[in-house]
Amino acid sequence: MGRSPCCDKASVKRGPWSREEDAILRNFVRRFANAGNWITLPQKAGLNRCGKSCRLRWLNYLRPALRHGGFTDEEDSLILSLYGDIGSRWSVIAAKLPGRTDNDVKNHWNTKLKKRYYSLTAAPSTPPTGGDAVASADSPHGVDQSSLPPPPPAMVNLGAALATLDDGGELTRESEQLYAELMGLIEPQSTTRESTGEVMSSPSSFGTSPTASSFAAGSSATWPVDVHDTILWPESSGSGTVEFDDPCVAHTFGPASTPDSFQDLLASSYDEVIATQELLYLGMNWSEF
DNA sequence: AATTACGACAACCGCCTCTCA
DNA sequence: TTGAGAGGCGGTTGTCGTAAT
Repeated sequence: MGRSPCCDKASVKRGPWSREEDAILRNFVRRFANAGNWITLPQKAGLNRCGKSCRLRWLNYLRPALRHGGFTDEEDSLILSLYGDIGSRWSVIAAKLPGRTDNDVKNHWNTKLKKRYYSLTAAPSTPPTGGDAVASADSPHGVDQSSLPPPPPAMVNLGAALATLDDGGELTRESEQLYAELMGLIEPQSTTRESTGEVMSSPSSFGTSPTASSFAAGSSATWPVDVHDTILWPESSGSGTVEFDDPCVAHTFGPASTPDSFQDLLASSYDEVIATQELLYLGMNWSEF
């Protein structure tokens, strides 16, 4: 009994992704967005990978406008606060942090914040157990508490330790402010792609948050790609960014978009891909914005 | 210089939920 | 209504780089 596996684990490649695989996956998703599914993607793209692995790679690493590492104090506080509120619902927490993935948040928690969290909650000033009254009165942040499991006991005292939020709407305001500040850092750098004259779309085209939550409501048969996709590429001067507004992202699979046509496309443009997108992407100093 | 310990993060695993026929 | 397929999610493991010994 049991469900059938999504792929033949014995025949697909596992482990770290190569730059070539990244380039193939990125270009395939960007060019053939809004149709297809992850399970069939590897076959269509010519990748010897599990569909789930492709999805994870895209969502956690290749997706535009992601930020890796360099968590700010504000982000740390937000994560600690949210963990106190809702526990290890990393996707929900990540949705409050623009550009962060649940995996990133989870890793950051496991490596750094967990110790900090428990050192705070285990501090001598922390009252012993029995903060029930405080906990029961604490449902401030726009989260449907009735649908959530009881918060971890440690959260009862975390609010005082962090002093970042303690009344209704504060968390939302804080996260929105954080996002606005982040976008403010990015927006002044926006420019026009010189070679084509394409006008950059504003980062605000992402909506409220370019995180996994943005895609959650989409059709299950679509790639999780924003139509006005934006990538922040470093320019040779080191200042500003270049937007990659790919008109192909809205293309769908069809007679004219067979795997063969993609392979042809790939073969003809692979050198360019490596020379431009891939190297620039790898060279991006993500901590700058 | 070699070895060990540790931190950071990428990737995998398996279960759950959702969608659709 | 139900079952299969696909996506989503959280926990865990693996790998690599670096600091400490």
